[in-house]
Amino acid sequence: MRLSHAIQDYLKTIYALGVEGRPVSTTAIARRLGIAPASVTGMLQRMASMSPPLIHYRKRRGVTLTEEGERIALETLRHHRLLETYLVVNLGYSWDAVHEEACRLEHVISEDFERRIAEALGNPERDPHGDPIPTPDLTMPQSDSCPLASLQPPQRAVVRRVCNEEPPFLRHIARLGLKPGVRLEVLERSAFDHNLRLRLEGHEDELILGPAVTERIYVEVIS
Amino acid sequence: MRLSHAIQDYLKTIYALGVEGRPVSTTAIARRLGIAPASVTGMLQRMASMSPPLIHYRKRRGVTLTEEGERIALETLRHHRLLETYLVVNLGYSWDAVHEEACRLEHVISEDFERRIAEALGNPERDPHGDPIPTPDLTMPQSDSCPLASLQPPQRAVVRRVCNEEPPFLRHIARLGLKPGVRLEVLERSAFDHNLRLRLEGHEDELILGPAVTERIYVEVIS
DNA sequence: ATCTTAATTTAGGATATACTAAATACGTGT
DNA sequence: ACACGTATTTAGTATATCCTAAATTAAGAT
Ligand SMILES: [Mn+2]
Ligand SMILES: [Mn+2]
Ligand SMILES: [Mn+2]
Ligand SMILES: [Mn+2]
Repeated sequence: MRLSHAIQDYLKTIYALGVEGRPVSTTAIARRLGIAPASVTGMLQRMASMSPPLIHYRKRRGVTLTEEGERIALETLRHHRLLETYLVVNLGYSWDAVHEEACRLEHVISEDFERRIAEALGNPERDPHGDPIPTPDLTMPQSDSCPLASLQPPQRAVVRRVCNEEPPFLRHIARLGLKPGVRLEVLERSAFDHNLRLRLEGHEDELILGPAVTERIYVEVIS
Repeated sequence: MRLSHAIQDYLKTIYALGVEGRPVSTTAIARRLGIAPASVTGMLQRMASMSPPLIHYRKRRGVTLTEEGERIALETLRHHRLLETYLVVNLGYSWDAVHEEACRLEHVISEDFERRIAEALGNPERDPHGDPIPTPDLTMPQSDSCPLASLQPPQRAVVRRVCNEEPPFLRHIARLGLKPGVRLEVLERSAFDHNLRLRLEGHEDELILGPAVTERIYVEVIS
Protein backbone atom coordinates (compact mmCIF):
# COMPACT_ATOMS: atom_id res chain seq x y z
CA MET A 1 0.00 0.00 0.00
CA ARG A 2 1.64 3.16 -1.30
CA LEU A 3 1.27 6.19 1.00
CA SER A 4 0.54 9.71 -0.19
CA HIS A 5 3.05 12.56 -0.29
CA ALA A 6 1.08 14.35 2.39
CA ILE A 7 1.25 11.44 4.81
CA GLN A 8 4.97 10.93 4.19
CA ASP A 9 5.60 14.58 5.02
CA TYR A 10 3.50 14.33 8.20
CA LEU A 11 5.54 11.31 9.28
CA LYS A 12 8.85 13.04 8.57
CA THR A 13 7.68 16.03 10.57
CA ILE A 14 6.53 13.96 13.53
CA TYR A 15 9.85 12.13 13.47
CA ALA A 16 11.78 15.40 13.44
CA LEU A 17 9.77 16.99 16.24
CA GLY A 18 9.54 13.93 18.47
CA VAL A 19 12.87 13.91 20.25
CA GLU A 20 13.25 11.06 22.73
CA GLY A 21 9.83 9.59 22.11
CA ARG A 22 8.04 12.62 23.53
CA PRO A 23 4.61 13.12 21.97
CA VAL A 24 4.32 15.82 19.33
CA SER A 25 1.51 18.37 19.50
CA THR A 26 -0.99 19.17 16.80
CA THR A 27 0.08 22.82 16.78
CA ALA A 28 3.76 22.02 16.36
CA ILE A 29 2.98 19.89 13.30
CA ALA A 30 0.67 22.56 11.90
CA ARG A 31 3.32 25.26 12.28
CA ARG A 32 6.04 23.17 10.70
CA LEU A 33 3.92 22.14 7.73
CA GLY A 34 2.17 25.47 7.28
CA ILE A 35 -1.27 23.88 7.59
CA ALA A 36 -4.22 24.86 9.78
CA PRO A 37 -4.34 22.97 13.11
CA ALA A 38 -7.84 21.73 12.36
CA SER A 39 -6.60 20.09 9.18
CA VAL A 40 -3.80 18.42 11.09
CA THR A 41 -6.24 16.97 13.62
CA GLY A 42 -8.19 15.43 10.76
CA MET A 43 -5.12 13.91 9.19
CA LEU A 44 -3.78 12.58 12.51
CA GLN A 45 -7.09 10.83 13.16
CA ARG A 46 -6.92 9.22 9.76
CA MET A 47 -3.31 8.14 10.22
CA ALA A 48 -4.11 6.64 13.61
CA SER A 49 -6.96 4.57 12.24
CA MET A 50 -5.19 3.09 9.25
CA SER A 51 -4.13 -0.52 9.35
CA PRO A 52 -1.49 -0.81 10.40
CA PRO A 53 -1.74 2.48 12.31
CA LEU A 54 1.04 4.94 11.56
CA ILE A 55 0.80 6.85 14.82
CA HIS A 56 -0.42 6.54 18.39
CA TYR A 57 -2.91 9.32 18.88
CA ARG A 58 -4.31 10.38 22.23
CA LYS A 59 -6.79 13.21 22.07
CA ARG A 60 -5.24 16.49 23.19
CA ARG A 61 -2.11 14.57 24.22
CA GLY A 62 -0.23 14.61 20.94
CA VAL A 63 1.09 11.78 18.78
CA THR A 64 4.03 9.39 18.59
CA LEU A 65 5.05 7.18 15.70
CA THR A 66 4.22 3.49 15.63
CA GLU A 67 6.90 1.13 14.41
CA GLU A 68 5.35 1.25 10.95
CA GLY A 69 5.13 5.04 11.03
CA GLU A 70 8.77 5.33 12.01
CA ARG A 71 9.78 2.94 9.27
CA ILE A 72 8.15 5.12 6.66
CA ALA A 73 9.51 8.31 8.19
CA LEU A 74 13.03 6.89 7.99
CA GLU A 75 12.48 5.62 4.46
CA THR A 76 11.37 9.07 3.36
CA LEU A 77 14.19 10.74 5.25
CA ARG A 78 16.70 8.42 3.59
CA HIS A 79 15.31 9.40 0.21
CA HIS A 80 15.46 13.07 1.13
CA ARG A 81 19.02 13.09 2.36
CA LEU A 82 20.40 10.87 -0.37
CA LEU A 83 18.76 13.15 -2.92
CA GLU A 84 20.20 16.27 -1.32
CA THR A 85 23.62 14.70 -1.41
CA TYR A 86 23.24 13.59 -5.01
CA LEU A 87 22.06 17.02 -6.13
CA VAL A 88 25.11 18.67 -4.58
CA VAL A 89 27.73 16.10 -5.51
CA ASN A 90 26.60 14.99 -8.96
CA LEU A 91 24.54 17.87 -10.29
CA GLY A 92 26.38 20.85 -8.85
CA TYR A 93 23.56 22.32 -6.74
CA SER A 94 24.60 24.61 -3.91
CA TRP A 95 23.67 23.35 -0.45
CA ASP A 96 21.03 26.00 0.13
CA ALA A 97 19.04 25.03 -2.97
CA VAL A 98 18.59 21.30 -2.46
CA HIS A 99 15.97 21.07 0.25
CA GLU A 100 12.98 22.10 -1.80
CA GLU A 101 13.90 19.92 -4.76
CA ALA A 102 14.53 16.89 -2.54
CA CYS A 103 11.25 17.42 -0.72
CA ARG A 104 9.37 16.91 -3.97
CA LEU A 105 11.50 14.10 -5.36
CA GLU A 106 11.62 12.05 -2.15
CA HIS A 107 8.02 10.90 -2.65
CA VAL A 108 8.31 9.58 -6.17
CA ILE A 109 11.64 7.78 -6.52
CA SER A 110 11.71 3.99 -6.57
CA GLU A 111 13.74 1.77 -4.29
CA ASP A 112 15.87 1.04 -7.32
CA PHE A 113 16.58 4.75 -7.81
CA GLU A 114 17.45 5.02 -4.12
CA ARG A 115 19.94 2.15 -4.40
CA ARG A 116 21.54 3.56 -7.50
CA ILE A 117 22.19 7.04 -6.18
CA ALA A 118 23.38 5.64 -2.85
CA GLU A 119 25.86 3.52 -4.74
CA ALA A 120 26.92 6.35 -7.04
CA LEU A 121 27.69 8.36 -3.91
CA GLY A 122 29.55 5.52 -2.18
CA ASN A 123 26.83 4.99 0.44
CA PRO A 124 27.32 8.25 2.27
CA GLU A 125 26.47 8.56 5.97
CA ARG A 126 25.70 12.25 5.99
CA ASP A 127 24.04 14.73 3.68
CA PRO A 128 25.47 18.14 2.70
CA HIS A 129 24.20 19.70 5.93
CA GLY A 130 25.74 16.96 8.03
CA ASP A 131 22.41 15.31 8.76
CA PRO A 132 22.83 11.56 9.21
CA ILE A 133 21.32 9.43 6.45
CA PRO A 134 19.29 6.41 7.65
CA THR A 135 20.95 3.15 6.60
CA PRO A 136 19.40 0.87 3.96
CA ASP A 137 17.83 -1.20 6.74
CA LEU A 138 16.40 2.00 8.17
CA THR A 139 18.28 2.61 11.36
CA MET A 140 19.37 6.14 12.11
CA PRO A 141 23.12 6.45 12.72
CA GLN A 142 23.70 8.00 16.12
CA SER A 143 26.01 10.96 16.31
CA ASP A 144 27.27 12.54 19.50
CA SER A 145 27.48 16.17 18.53
CA CYS A 146 26.40 19.12 20.67
CA PRO A 147 25.40 22.69 19.89
CA LEU A 148 28.30 25.02 19.27
CA ALA A 149 26.53 27.27 21.77
CA SER A 150 27.41 24.87 24.59
CA LEU A 151 31.18 25.16 24.19
CA GLN A 152 33.51 27.08 26.47
CA PRO A 153 36.92 28.52 25.63
CA PRO A 154 39.38 27.18 24.90
CA GLN A 155 37.60 24.12 23.49
CA ARG A 156 38.31 22.99 19.95
CA ALA A 157 35.76 21.22 17.78
CA VAL A 158 34.77 20.08 14.29
CA VAL A 159 31.55 21.31 12.71
CA ARG A 160 29.29 18.31 12.15
CA ARG A 161 25.83 19.48 11.32
CA VAL A 162 23.73 22.53 10.52
CA CYS A 163 20.19 22.29 11.86
CA ASN A 164 18.41 24.96 9.86
CA GLU A 165 17.29 24.51 6.30
CA GLU A 166 16.50 28.12 5.42
CA PRO A 167 18.52 29.09 2.34
CA PRO A 168 19.47 32.58 3.63
CA PHE A 169 20.85 31.06 6.83
CA LEU A 170 22.81 28.47 4.90
CA ARG A 171 24.22 31.06 2.52
CA HIS A 172 25.18 33.23 5.48
CA ILE A 173 27.19 30.64 7.34
CA ALA A 174 28.72 29.26 4.15
CA ARG A 175 30.03 32.75 3.45
CA LEU A 176 31.65 32.73 6.88
CA GLY A 177 33.31 29.40 6.10
CA LEU A 178 31.23 27.37 8.53
CA LYS A 179 30.55 24.04 6.87
CA PRO A 180 30.58 20.44 8.11
CA GLY A 181 34.15 19.23 8.51
CA VAL A 182 35.64 22.61 9.40
CA ARG A 183 37.72 22.78 12.61
CA LEU A 184 37.45 25.68 14.98
CA GLU A 185 38.64 26.95 18.32
CA VAL A 186 36.49 28.86 20.80
CA LEU A 187 38.37 31.92 22.03
CA GLU A 188 35.82 33.62 24.25
CA ARG A 189 32.29 33.36 25.47
CA SER A 190 30.71 36.61 26.49
CA ALA A 191 28.35 36.79 29.42
CA PHE A 192 24.68 37.71 29.05
CA ASP A 193 24.47 37.74 25.25
CA HIS A 194 26.30 34.42 24.94
CA ASN A 195 28.19 35.48 21.87
CA LEU A 196 31.05 33.22 20.91
CA ARG A 197 34.34 34.51 19.57
CA LEU A 198 36.15 31.85 17.61
CA ARG A 199 38.62 31.17 14.87
CA LEU A 200 38.25 28.71 12.02
CA GLU A 201 41.21 26.57 11.12
CA GLY A 202 43.02 28.04 8.15
CA HIS A 203 41.44 31.47 8.57
CA GLU A 204 43.33 34.44 9.98
CA ASP A 205 40.49 36.60 11.21
CA GLU A 206 38.13 35.84 14.02
CA LEU A 207 34.35 35.40 14.06
CA ILE A 208 31.78 36.52 16.57
CA LEU A 209 28.54 34.56 16.48
CA GLY A 210 25.32 35.01 18.44
CA PRO A 211 23.17 32.22 19.83
CA ALA A 212 20.78 32.41 16.86
CA VAL A 213 23.66 30.92 14.92
CA THR A 214 25.55 28.85 17.50
CA GLU A 215 22.45 26.98 18.64
CA ARG A 216 21.86 25.77 15.08
CA ILE A 217 25.35 24.49 14.50
CA TYR A 218 26.32 21.14 15.99
CA VAL A 219 29.93 20.22 16.60
CA GLU A 220 32.04 17.41 17.94
CA VAL A 221 34.57 18.44 20.55
CA ILE A 222 38.17 17.51 19.82
CA SER A 223 39.84 15.86 22.77
CA MET B 1 -0.14 28.44 -11.98
CA ARG B 2 1.28 24.93 -11.42
CA LEU B 3 -0.71 22.16 -13.09
CA SER B 4 -1.43 18.79 -11.52
CA HIS B 5 0.27 15.52 -12.45
CA ALA B 6 -3.01 14.23 -13.81
CA ILE B 7 -3.47 17.15 -16.18
CA GLN B 8 0.12 16.93 -17.38
CA ASP B 9 -0.38 13.26 -18.22
CA TYR B 10 -3.63 14.03 -20.06
CA LEU B 11 -1.83 16.65 -22.13
CA LYS B 12 1.06 14.32 -22.95
CA THR B 13 -1.44 11.68 -24.01
CA ILE B 14 -3.43 14.03 -26.20
CA TYR B 15 -0.20 15.21 -27.80
CA ALA B 16 0.89 11.65 -28.51
CA LEU B 17 -2.47 10.56 -29.93
CA GLY B 18 -3.14 13.68 -31.97
CA VAL B 19 -1.11 13.17 -35.10
CA GLU B 20 -1.43 16.01 -37.61
CA GLY B 21 -3.83 18.03 -35.51
CA ARG B 22 -6.60 15.46 -35.77
CA PRO B 23 -8.94 15.54 -32.77
CA VAL B 24 -8.45 12.84 -30.16
CA SER B 25 -11.41 10.86 -28.86
CA THR B 26 -12.45 10.43 -25.26
CA THR B 27 -12.17 6.66 -25.55
CA ALA B 28 -8.66 6.75 -26.95
CA ILE B 29 -7.49 8.85 -24.01
CA ALA B 30 -9.31 6.62 -21.55
CA ARG B 31 -7.70 3.48 -22.99
CA ARG B 32 -4.22 4.97 -22.99
CA LEU B 33 -4.47 6.26 -19.42
CA GLY B 34 -6.38 3.29 -18.02
CA ILE B 35 -9.20 5.50 -16.76
CA ALA B 36 -12.96 5.18 -17.24
CA PRO B 37 -14.28 7.17 -20.22
CA ALA B 38 -16.72 9.01 -17.99
CA SER B 39 -13.85 10.30 -15.88
CA VAL B 40 -12.04 11.47 -18.98
CA THR B 41 -15.08 13.43 -20.13
CA GLY B 42 -15.14 15.21 -16.78
CA MET B 43 -11.48 16.07 -16.93
CA LEU B 44 -11.64 17.25 -20.54
CA GLN B 45 -14.49 19.60 -19.67
CA ARG B 46 -12.47 21.05 -16.84
CA MET B 47 -9.36 21.44 -18.99
CA ALA B 48 -11.36 23.20 -21.70
CA SER B 49 -12.80 25.70 -19.27
CA MET B 50 -9.62 26.72 -17.54
CA SER B 51 -8.08 30.07 -18.29
CA PRO B 52 -6.24 29.91 -20.47
CA PRO B 53 -7.95 26.80 -21.88
CA LEU B 54 -5.63 23.82 -22.38
CA ILE B 55 -7.72 22.12 -25.04
CA HIS B 56 -10.38 22.78 -27.63
CA TYR B 57 -13.27 20.53 -26.74
CA ARG B 58 -16.27 19.88 -28.97
CA LYS B 59 -18.85 17.55 -27.51
CA ARG B 60 -18.59 14.09 -29.02
CA ARG B 61 -16.07 15.41 -31.54
CA GLY B 62 -12.91 14.94 -29.52
CA VAL B 63 -10.23 17.39 -28.41
CA THR B 64 -7.16 19.17 -29.74
CA LEU B 65 -4.51 21.04 -27.78
CA THR B 66 -4.52 24.81 -27.53
CA GLU B 67 -1.18 26.59 -27.84
CA GLU B 68 -0.92 26.63 -24.05
CA GLY B 69 -1.84 22.95 -23.82
CA GLU B 70 0.79 22.03 -26.36
CA ARG B 71 3.39 24.08 -24.54
CA ILE B 72 2.80 22.14 -21.35
CA ALA B 73 2.68 18.81 -23.18
CA LEU B 74 6.09 19.54 -24.71
CA GLU B 75 7.50 20.76 -21.41
CA THR B 76 6.43 17.54 -19.75
CA LEU B 77 7.67 15.44 -22.64
CA ARG B 78 11.05 17.18 -22.46
CA HIS B 79 11.25 16.33 -18.78
CA HIS B 80 10.27 12.76 -19.48
CA ARG B 81 12.79 12.12 -22.23
CA LEU B 82 15.66 13.93 -20.57
CA LEU B 83 15.00 11.90 -17.44
CA GLU B 84 14.93 8.63 -19.36
CA THR B 85 18.22 9.52 -20.96
CA TYR B 86 19.78 10.54 -17.66
CA LEU B 87 18.64 7.34 -15.96
CA VAL B 88 20.26 5.21 -18.66
CA VAL B 89 23.44 7.21 -19.18
CA ASN B 90 24.26 8.35 -15.66
CA LEU B 91 22.57 5.87 -13.39
CA GLY B 92 22.93 2.66 -15.37
CA TYR B 93 19.26 1.83 -15.86
CA SER B 94 18.43 -0.49 -18.72
CA TRP B 95 16.24 1.07 -21.39
CA ASP B 96 13.21 -1.03 -20.57
CA ALA B 97 13.10 0.17 -16.97
CA VAL B 98 13.15 3.94 -17.36
CA HIS B 99 9.66 4.76 -18.54
CA GLU B 100 7.85 4.23 -15.29
CA GLU B 101 10.41 6.07 -13.21
CA ALA B 102 10.49 9.02 -15.63
CA CYS B 103 6.69 9.18 -15.67
CA ARG B 104 6.69 9.89 -11.95
CA LEU B 105 9.69 12.20 -11.84
CA GLU B 106 8.67 14.34 -14.84
CA HIS B 107 6.01 16.12 -12.79
CA VAL B 108 8.13 17.20 -9.86
CA ILE B 109 11.51 18.31 -11.19
CA SER B 110 12.29 22.03 -11.35
CA GLU B 111 13.40 23.94 -14.44
CA ASP B 112 16.80 24.11 -12.77
CA PHE B 113 16.94 20.34 -12.51
CA GLU B 114 15.93 20.07 -16.15
CA ARG B 115 18.75 22.40 -17.22
CA ARG B 116 21.32 20.59 -15.15
CA ILE B 117 20.61 17.10 -16.44
CA ALA B 118 20.36 18.41 -20.01
CA GLU B 119 23.78 19.93 -19.59
CA ALA B 120 25.25 16.85 -17.90
CA LEU B 121 24.09 14.87 -20.94
CA GLY B 122 25.41 17.40 -23.47
CA ASN B 123 21.94 18.54 -24.55
CA PRO B 124 20.90 15.31 -26.25
CA GLU B 125 18.41 15.33 -29.10
CA ARG B 126 17.05 11.85 -28.59
CA ASP B 127 16.20 9.62 -25.65
CA PRO B 128 17.29 5.97 -25.28
CA HIS B 129 14.40 4.82 -27.47
CA GLY B 130 15.28 7.30 -30.18
CA ASP B 131 12.34 9.58 -29.37
CA PRO B 132 13.17 13.21 -30.14
CA ILE B 133 13.54 15.47 -27.11
CA PRO B 134 11.78 18.84 -27.37
CA THR B 135 14.30 21.69 -27.37
CA PRO B 136 14.61 24.11 -24.43
CA ASP B 137 12.33 26.56 -26.24
CA LEU B 138 9.84 23.74 -26.69
CA THR B 139 9.86 22.92 -30.35
CA MET B 140 9.81 19.28 -31.35
CA PRO B 141 12.71 18.28 -33.62
CA GLN B 142 11.34 16.77 -36.81
CA SER B 143 12.72 13.45 -37.91
CA ASP B 144 12.05 11.80 -41.23
CA SER B 145 12.02 8.16 -40.30
CA CYS B 146 9.57 5.57 -41.55
CA PRO B 147 8.41 2.19 -40.22
CA LEU B 148 10.78 -0.67 -40.90
CA ALA B 149 7.67 -2.45 -42.18
CA SER B 150 7.55 -0.16 -45.20
CA LEU B 151 10.97 -1.17 -46.57
CA GLN B 152 11.59 -3.41 -49.57
CA PRO B 153 14.64 -5.50 -50.32
CA PRO B 154 17.38 -4.67 -50.88
CA GLN B 155 17.05 -1.38 -48.98
CA ARG B 156 19.50 -0.54 -46.21
CA ALA B 157 18.62 1.60 -43.21
CA VAL B 158 19.60 2.79 -39.74
CA VAL B 159 17.32 2.11 -36.79
CA ARG B 160 16.18 5.44 -35.41
CA ARG B 161 13.34 4.93 -33.02
CA VAL B 162 11.33 2.31 -31.16
CA CYS B 163 7.69 3.26 -30.73
CA ASN B 164 6.58 0.90 -27.99
CA GLU B 165 7.34 1.40 -24.33
CA GLU B 166 6.42 -2.03 -23.03
CA PRO B 167 9.40 -3.50 -21.19
CA PRO B 168 8.99 -7.05 -22.58
CA PHE B 169 8.96 -5.68 -26.12
CA LEU B 170 12.04 -3.56 -25.47
CA ARG B 171 13.89 -6.49 -23.89
CA HIS B 172 12.95 -8.68 -26.83
CA ILE B 173 14.31 -6.44 -29.55
CA ALA B 174 17.38 -5.51 -27.50
CA ARG B 175 18.19 -9.22 -27.30
CA LEU B 176 18.00 -9.37 -31.09
CA GLY B 177 20.42 -6.45 -31.33
CA LEU B 178 17.87 -3.96 -32.63
CA LYS B 179 18.66 -0.62 -31.02
CA PRO B 180 18.76 2.95 -32.32
CA GLY B 181 21.89 3.50 -34.40
CA VAL B 182 22.16 -0.07 -35.67
CA ARG B 183 22.42 -0.50 -39.45
CA LEU B 184 20.57 -3.22 -41.29
CA GLU B 185 19.81 -4.58 -44.72
CA VAL B 186 16.45 -5.94 -45.84
CA LEU B 187 16.93 -9.25 -47.63
CA GLU B 188 13.40 -10.34 -48.32
CA ARG B 189 9.82 -9.36 -47.77
CA SER B 190 7.37 -12.24 -47.78
CA ALA B 191 3.93 -11.85 -49.26
CA PHE B 192 0.74 -12.10 -47.15
CA ASP B 193 2.33 -12.23 -43.71
CA HIS B 194 4.66 -9.33 -44.49
CA ASN B 195 7.53 -10.84 -42.60
CA LEU B 196 10.88 -9.20 -43.21
CA ARG B 197 14.11 -11.14 -43.45
CA LEU B 198 17.08 -8.92 -42.69
CA ARG B 199 20.63 -8.83 -41.43
CA LEU B 200 22.07 -6.45 -38.87
CA GLU B 201 25.46 -4.95 -39.54
CA GLY B 202 28.12 -6.86 -37.64
CA HIS B 203 25.92 -9.91 -37.11
CA GLU B 204 26.36 -13.15 -39.03
CA ASP B 205 22.91 -14.68 -38.74
CA GLU B 206 19.71 -13.35 -40.21
CA LEU B 207 16.52 -12.22 -38.52
CA ILE B 208 12.90 -12.74 -39.50
CA LEU B 209 10.51 -10.20 -38.05
CA GLY B 210 6.73 -9.97 -38.25
CA PRO B 211 4.73 -6.77 -38.66
CA ALA B 212 4.02 -6.60 -34.90
CA VAL B 213 7.69 -5.77 -34.58
CA THR B 214 8.51 -4.00 -37.84
CA GLU B 215 5.64 -1.53 -37.52
CA ARG B 216 7.00 -0.36 -34.17
CA ILE B 217 10.55 0.23 -35.33
CA TYR B 218 11.30 3.39 -37.27
CA VAL B 219 14.30 3.64 -39.53
CA GLU B 220 16.02 6.05 -41.85
CA VAL B 221 16.82 4.66 -45.27
CA ILE B 222 20.44 4.85 -46.33
CA SER B 223 20.82 6.27 -49.82
C1' DA C 1 -37.57 6.21 -41.40
C1' DT C 2 -36.28 3.17 -37.76
C1' DC C 3 -33.39 0.01 -35.31
C1' DT C 4 -29.13 -1.27 -33.19
C1' DT C 5 -24.90 -0.55 -31.34
C1' DA C 6 -20.91 1.90 -29.91
C1' DA C 7 -19.25 6.15 -28.10
C1' DT C 8 -20.01 9.66 -25.09
C1' DT C 9 -22.01 12.36 -21.52
C1' DT C 10 -24.70 13.07 -17.26
C1' DA C 11 -25.85 11.95 -12.54
C1' DG C 12 -24.70 10.64 -8.28
C1' DG C 13 -21.00 9.20 -5.14
C1' DA C 14 -16.46 8.22 -2.98
C1' DT C 15 -11.92 9.55 -1.22
C1' DA C 16 -8.08 12.56 0.04
C1' DT C 17 -6.76 16.79 1.66
C1' DA C 18 -7.29 21.24 2.67
C1' DC C 19 -10.09 25.44 4.81
C1' DT C 20 -12.91 28.52 8.39
C1' DA C 21 -15.80 29.15 12.29
C1' DA C 22 -17.60 27.38 16.42
C1' DA C 23 -17.31 24.43 20.34
C1' DT C 24 -14.71 22.26 23.92
C1' DA C 25 -11.02 20.93 27.11
C1' DC C 26 -6.84 21.96 29.70
C1' DG C 27 -3.73 24.21 32.70
C1' DT C 28 -2.75 28.12 35.61
C1' DG C 29 -3.16 31.50 38.70
C1' DT C 30 -6.62 33.46 41.95
C1' DA D 1 -13.78 26.14 42.97
C1' DC D 2 -13.40 29.35 38.97
C1' DA D 3 -12.38 32.07 35.20
C1' DC D 4 -9.33 32.91 31.38
C1' DG D 5 -6.46 32.15 27.53
C1' DT D 6 -4.51 28.67 24.63
C1' DA D 7 -4.62 24.32 22.37
C1' DT D 8 -7.40 21.19 20.22
C1' DT D 9 -11.31 19.14 18.14
C1' DT D 10 -15.80 19.20 15.67
C1' DA D 11 -18.78 20.71 12.05
C1' DG D 12 -19.56 22.14 7.79
C1' DT D 13 -17.39 23.25 3.09
C1' DA D 14 -14.49 23.14 -1.03
C1' DT D 15 -11.66 21.14 -4.70
C1' DA D 16 -9.47 17.55 -7.45
C1' DT D 17 -9.82 13.21 -9.24
C1' DC D 18 -11.61 9.07 -9.73
C1' DC D 19 -15.78 5.51 -10.00
C1' DT D 20 -20.42 3.08 -11.68
C1' DA D 21 -24.90 3.16 -13.67
C1' DA D 22 -28.09 5.37 -16.53
C1' DA D 23 -29.20 8.41 -20.27
C1' DT D 24 -28.21 10.34 -24.64
C1' DT D 25 -26.29 10.89 -29.21
C1' DA D 26 -24.43 9.60 -33.66
C1' DA D 27 -23.66 6.46 -37.35
C1' DG D 28 -24.42 2.52 -39.99
C1' DA D 29 -27.70 -1.28 -41.37
C1' DT D 30 -32.25 -2.70 -42.63
MN1 LIG E 1 8.28 16.18 0.89
MN1 LIG F 1 19.68 18.12 4.83
MN1 LIG G 1 3.58 11.03 -15.74
MN1 LIG H 1 11.25 7.21 -24.43
